[in-house]
Amino acid sequence: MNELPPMDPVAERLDQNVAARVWRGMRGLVLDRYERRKEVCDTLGMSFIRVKALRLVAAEPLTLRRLAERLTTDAPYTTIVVADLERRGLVERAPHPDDRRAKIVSVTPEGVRAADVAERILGAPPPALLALDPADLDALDRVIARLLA
Amino acid sequence: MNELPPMDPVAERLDQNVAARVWRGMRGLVLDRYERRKEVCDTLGMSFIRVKALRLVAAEPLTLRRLAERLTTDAPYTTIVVADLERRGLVERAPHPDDRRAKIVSVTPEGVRAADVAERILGAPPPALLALDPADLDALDRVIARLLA
DNA sequence: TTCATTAGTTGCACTATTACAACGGTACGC
DNA sequence: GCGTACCGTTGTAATAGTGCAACTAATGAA
Repeated sequence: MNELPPMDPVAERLDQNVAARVWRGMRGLVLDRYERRKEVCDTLGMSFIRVKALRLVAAEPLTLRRLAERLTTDAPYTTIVVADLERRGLVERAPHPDDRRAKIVSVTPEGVRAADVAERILGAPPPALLALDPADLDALDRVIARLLA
Repeated sequence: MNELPPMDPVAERLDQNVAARVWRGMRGLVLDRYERRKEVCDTLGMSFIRVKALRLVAAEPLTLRRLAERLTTDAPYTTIVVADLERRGLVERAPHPDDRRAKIVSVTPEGVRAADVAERILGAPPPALLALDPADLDALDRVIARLLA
C-alpha cells in the first residue's frame, strides 16, 4: 500500500487542483449548504459554544482546562459557559479524584438528552447524501474513513 | 441514470447509517480537524463575519440586502460590517444603477488581495487530502460534484 | 520547607453580535 | 398623485464573547 510511482510535476499540480476543488466542495456542503447551527441554538435555547461544550462533555467527561482547549477559548470564559450549563442542569462539576485543584465536568441525564437533540439535528445527513447512488455512497464512506484515519 | 430498483427496508436503513457516518466524517474534517477560522481572523485582523462578507462580495458584487441574506443576519448589522470593511478600504458602496434605493457593495483591489489571503488559508486542502491515493481523490471529486449538483 | 507552577474562579473592560424600532429616500401598483 | 412596500441607515438595548489581572487552593520539584 502507498507504493505509488513518483508523479511528474504536471500530474502533481493537477492533483492539487482536484484536492482543492474537493476541499472547497466539502466546506461548501458543511458550512454553507447544510449549516444547522442556528437551528440547534434555537431549539436548545443556548449559544453554539454551549452546545459545543455540552457535546464535548457528553462524549467524554473533561476537566475544565481540557474543555477550554477543545473550545479554543480560555479558562475564565469556560467557567462561565460551564456555570451556565450547570445552572440549566445539563452538566455537573465533580472534584478530580487525583488532582484536587481540577474539576471534572460531566453530563447529567438531562444533559445527555439535550446532547442527543443536538446530535439529531447536526448529525442528520443532508437529503443530497441520502439520495446518493449506493455505490457512490459506499465510495464516499470508504474515502472519508481513510481521511479520518 | 437513477434507475435504481426499489430498496428493501433493511438495506435502506443501512444506507442511512452509512450516510450518517459519512456526514459525521465530513463535518469532523471541516469543523474540527481542519478548522482555520481563527487563523484567518488573526491574519486579517477582523472577525469572521467580516471575512465571510468580504469573500462573498469578492466573489460577486452584492446589494446590502442580498449580502445580509447570505450572512443570515439583518440589514442593520450588515451596514455595520460593510461600513467597517469600507473603512479598511476593502470594499466600496456604489449606487445601484436601476434602483436608487439600493447600493451595490463590491471589492476594491486591496479587498481582492485580502480575500485571496483568506482563500489561501481556508481553501488549502488538508494534508490528508493531498496524501490521498489519486484514484480515491478522483472518486471523492466525482461524488462531491454530484452532491453539489 | 520553600517556591514556582497549575487549575479554577472572580472581576473588569472592551468589542462583537443580535434584535428591534424608526426614519428618509425610492419604487411601484393603483 | 397616493398608499404601500422596500432599501439602507441610525439608534438603542441586551446578550455574547474576548482578553487580562488577580486570587485561592493545590501540586510538585528543589
